Amino acid sequence: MARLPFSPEAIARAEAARASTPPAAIDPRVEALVNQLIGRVADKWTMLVLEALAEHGLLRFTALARAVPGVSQKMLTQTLRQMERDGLITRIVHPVVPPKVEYRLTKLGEGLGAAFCGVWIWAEENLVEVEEARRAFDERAADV
Amino acid sequence: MARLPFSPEAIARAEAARASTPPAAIDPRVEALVNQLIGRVADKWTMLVLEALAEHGLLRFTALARAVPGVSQKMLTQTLRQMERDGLITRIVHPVVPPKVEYRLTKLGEGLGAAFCGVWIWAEENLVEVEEARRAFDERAADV
DNA sequence: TTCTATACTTACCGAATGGAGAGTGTCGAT
DNA sequence: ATCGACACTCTCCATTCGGTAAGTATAGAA
Repeated sequence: MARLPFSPEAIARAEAARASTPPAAIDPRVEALVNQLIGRVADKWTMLVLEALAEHGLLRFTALARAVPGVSQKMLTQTLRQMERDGLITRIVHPVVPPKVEYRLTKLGEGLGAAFCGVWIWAEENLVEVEEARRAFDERAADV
Repeated sequence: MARLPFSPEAIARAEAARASTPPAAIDPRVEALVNQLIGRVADKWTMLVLEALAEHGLLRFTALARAVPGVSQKMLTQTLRQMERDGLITRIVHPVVPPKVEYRLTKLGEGLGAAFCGVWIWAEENLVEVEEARRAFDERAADV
């Protein structure tokens, strides 16, 4: 993102984690689980919700719907449930009428946000290069 | 990953990129493009191919198929085409019979691999925590 | 002559994804 | 009495994803 919603502390934590990673521990079962977890977590809406919450701190349902452009109610609910189940966000229900529900990131969610920061930056920095590569590729394909 | 397939140089480059990121440049169109690019790039097979190539350097089609467990020919071809189009990999065709085609990461692809490294490490480090969160969530749900 | 290896491509089909839109329950305001 | 706000939930439908299986082209081996 141009707008970097993750705190310097969160990034520092992520970097510390990276630095302290043990060099070798090749367990295929762990590998499979990690792949699965990444598949779960690296989806469009999850990443956008993550960003919105990292930026605003505390949001209720409709505010979140506005903050995540293009999301449908269905997808937002679904994404929020999954993220809650995975321990990435906390859901705070105020038993009032009309209903009021607030969402915020947990420590775990903040950590993930920081980890994704690198990818976001990569995308931002290499956007043009990727677009050029695509143009070149399509041109080559058109020649044939 | 337990196995970290990305070179220290690539990681260093990614970290340098992060450090030098300008603090504010909020263009919603860029934002949309970045989101789109991430959606394109953060998919299961792309990430597994990225990892396999980072680890082995140079692989031909059937070797890749073996290195990426569970991938079908169709998905592998599709993924490789997309990655080539996006400039993440180079496809080297040797005009011999039987055909011989080799794939390797470009600089761009290496950069993306390094960027994803953080997410991978996060997943590895927080796997247990996520699983606990899920268990707790499901228990709470069962109570109701 | 038939078989094998390689790197695909194409056709088909079921499963999963995800959007649109309507319905739900309750309370306060009009 | 009806309406709107809120946070969903449910149903229907189109699109996409992804697997299986078969086909293609070519040369050397059996």
